[in-house]
Amino acid sequence: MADTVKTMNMKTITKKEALLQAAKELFGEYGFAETTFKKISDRAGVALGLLTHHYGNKEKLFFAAGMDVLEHFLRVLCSATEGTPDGLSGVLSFCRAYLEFSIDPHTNWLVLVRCSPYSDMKASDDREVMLRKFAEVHHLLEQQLQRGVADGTVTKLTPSSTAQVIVGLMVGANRTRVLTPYTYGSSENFYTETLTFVERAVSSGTNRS
Amino acid sequence: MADTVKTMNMKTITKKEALLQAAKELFGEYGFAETTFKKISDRAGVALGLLTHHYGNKEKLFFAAGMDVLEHFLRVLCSATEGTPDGLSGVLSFCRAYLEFSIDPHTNWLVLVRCSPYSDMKASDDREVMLRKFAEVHHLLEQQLQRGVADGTVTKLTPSSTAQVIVGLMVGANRTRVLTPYTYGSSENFYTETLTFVERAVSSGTNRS
Amino acid sequence: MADTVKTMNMKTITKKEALLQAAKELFGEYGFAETTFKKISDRAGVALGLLTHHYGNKEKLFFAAGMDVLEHFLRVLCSATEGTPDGLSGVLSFCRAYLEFSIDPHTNWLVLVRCSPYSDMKASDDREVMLRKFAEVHHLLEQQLQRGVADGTVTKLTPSSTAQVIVGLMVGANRTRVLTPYTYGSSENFYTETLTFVERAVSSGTNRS
Amino acid sequence: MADTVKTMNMKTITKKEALLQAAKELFGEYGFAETTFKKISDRAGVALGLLTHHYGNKEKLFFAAGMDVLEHFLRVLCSATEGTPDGLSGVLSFCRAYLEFSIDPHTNWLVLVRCSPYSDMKASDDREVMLRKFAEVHHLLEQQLQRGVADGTVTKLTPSSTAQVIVGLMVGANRTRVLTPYTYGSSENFYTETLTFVERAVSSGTNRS
DNA sequence: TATGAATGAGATTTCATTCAT
DNA sequence: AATGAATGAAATCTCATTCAT
Repeated sequence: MADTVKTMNMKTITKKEALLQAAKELFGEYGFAETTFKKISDRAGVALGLLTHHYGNKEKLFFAAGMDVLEHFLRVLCSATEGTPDGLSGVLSFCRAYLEFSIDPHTNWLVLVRCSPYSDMKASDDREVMLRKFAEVHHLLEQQLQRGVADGTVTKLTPSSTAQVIVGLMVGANRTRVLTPYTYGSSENFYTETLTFVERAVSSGTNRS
Repeated sequence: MADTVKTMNMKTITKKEALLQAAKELFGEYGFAETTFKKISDRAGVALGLLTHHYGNKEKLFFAAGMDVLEHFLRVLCSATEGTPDGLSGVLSFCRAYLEFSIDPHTNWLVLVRCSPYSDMKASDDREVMLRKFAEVHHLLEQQLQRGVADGTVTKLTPSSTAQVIVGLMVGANRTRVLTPYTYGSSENFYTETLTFVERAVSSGTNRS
Repeated sequence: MADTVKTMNMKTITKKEALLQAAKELFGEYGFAETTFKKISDRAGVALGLLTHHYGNKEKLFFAAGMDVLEHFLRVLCSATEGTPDGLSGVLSFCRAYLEFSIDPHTNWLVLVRCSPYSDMKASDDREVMLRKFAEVHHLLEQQLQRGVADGTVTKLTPSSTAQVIVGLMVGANRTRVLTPYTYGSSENFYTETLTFVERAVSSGTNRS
Repeated sequence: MADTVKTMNMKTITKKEALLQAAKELFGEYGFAETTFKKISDRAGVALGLLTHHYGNKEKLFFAAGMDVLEHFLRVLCSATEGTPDGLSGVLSFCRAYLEFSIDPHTNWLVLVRCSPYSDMKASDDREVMLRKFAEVHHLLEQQLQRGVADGTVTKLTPSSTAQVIVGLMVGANRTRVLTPYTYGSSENFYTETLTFVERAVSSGTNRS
């Protein structure tokens, strides 16, 4: 049976899980190249060799770390859009959940920024898998836009390409927010502003009055 | 007198310039960590030792490459906004120039994506300098928004934070566009869509009718 | 009671035997250094830990694999020389059996080539044991030569050193045959040629006429 | 200009040459797997990194070491057969030179035994090149056999396949001689015996009387 | 007997940087 | 200014062996 280690919260996890956790933190903090086997195994409190034993090599661990966060992310976005009264609020709820997830330090969002197909991923098979998962994010938003167009809360627009623009906006907002030391005003405000911006851009104006 | 090398277009440039050119290409293609001195000097057709001789070390070369592209970028944005009839068209012209610059392969835009303060840059002094240059981009857009609010072509909004949102949108659109193999429709359409989106979000509606 | 595994021929063998079989194949194919515990246990379909459990360590397994083949080899050579009418045919029968054994893929001859004292074996005790077994091969041939000299079918020669030369020839023929991709003519011919060569070199000429 | 080191004989050679020399010695002594970068650079008195700098990687150095010895070997065989009075003495001179080369400690013959295509070489391109060089050895002997058949000093036989058998005999004799600690009689005698064996097998008997 | 997670020493390889020429 | 040999620290990855279950 596998040995276990304790996290800071006294939760008991296997060494394999401890490695993944450490990897998520470090890849997010330092990026792929600057994160070394030594740093990871040290932080996980685990022998160096376990890394390749459990994950094969550094790239695969990187991928596993990214996928773990991405899957969590998708689950959060799904439950955020479920149960919204109409398309427009579905869209806005999606955006709010996106931005909140990205600033929550416990989600290890940063590793996704580093490891996403937008970035340095090499292994094309894994890249493929990750792109498909990312496409689900896109699709989720597209559904809400379609719904909004149908129920009249969203202005007439092409759902698929608008979804792409909005996801682009989220990505950009994030990079601006997460990676920039300078903030022009608080992040609270910045995200509120971003949501307002999206609402102005897609709302049909029906429920403003 | 410095020796010179010939580029593919038969232009004569100094070896120092050849190194910078090769660096821009390679850092853009492979990122900082994957770009080696050997790759750079090989592509430039120049001795390895010249690299440290002219640029000191790898970080400084990375910075020089990024700054070179950023300065070019700023000049292009400036001339794009100059001479526009009103604030709204200034804003849209800015966005159009931004997106066009980013897809032109000759601009080596990618190195900026990699080297920007949004990304892996370490050396804090250089980071400082580059952030200030990036702030000029932001400021340029903010001016156009202010002008638009004043001349009535732009809806009432906070120019500084809206500028930030729009720049975020540009960044995100770019990442989506430049680094993703999948395109949901052509990039032509995607950029047009992005511009429409911005217009919808900031226009006062005055000249829609 | 030991668990068992099934080979491809549906034969039931113990896990210990499965390990030895896999070891013979892999050491023959890849040599000592390139054959890992993992490869062996994978091919045998058996847990990694059983290897040290049953065989102590890698060197000992290597030795066990070599000895297994060598003992089989000796039995085959013995029965090939038994019952031959005279010394010369004993010698030729020995050579024919040697060459046939070496090209039969089921004998795992290759592991002997790799593991023989002609090659990389370290552990001096085992080396000693194996050398003695190899000396029996030599001795077997020497006996046939002596017999041939006595019965007049073999020309006057020193049996011990001629035996050494002939064994050398077998070794060389094998290496040429087994490990070279290029064949100058078929292997059938090459071995026939080798046998003719031996006959020319040792025959007294009595039965040529 | 390249730095130099001094060998034990006070000869001045470049560090690149010193590496090759150390490699020839160590690969011959320990084989490929047991020879480490550290051992090589230590014996050469040179920094570890120079190995990959000059030779790319371990395999390529292995190949370079083997080729160096093989080329020397071919030159020696050529001059041994040149100027022989007839085919039979050409053949015997070839064999004598072969065996002498193989026991001269200064020729680093052993590395050829380890690195030859008879053995563990991986890289198929290099393998190809080396096989072609080995074929030249074969061809040299074949020419002498042909010449012998023509001038009547060699019995009627197929030169190409007999050449292969004789080369096989040389290879086998070598392995027996070089790698076995036990000698059944002195090596002097063994080689003389081997030559007598060859003579008996190919001579037409013309000059025996 | 059987399993496979765990360990860590050691191997190969990379590469920024130095420096003699 | 120009060259590329030289260095060695550090990174990734391998793997025989141990051991708790």
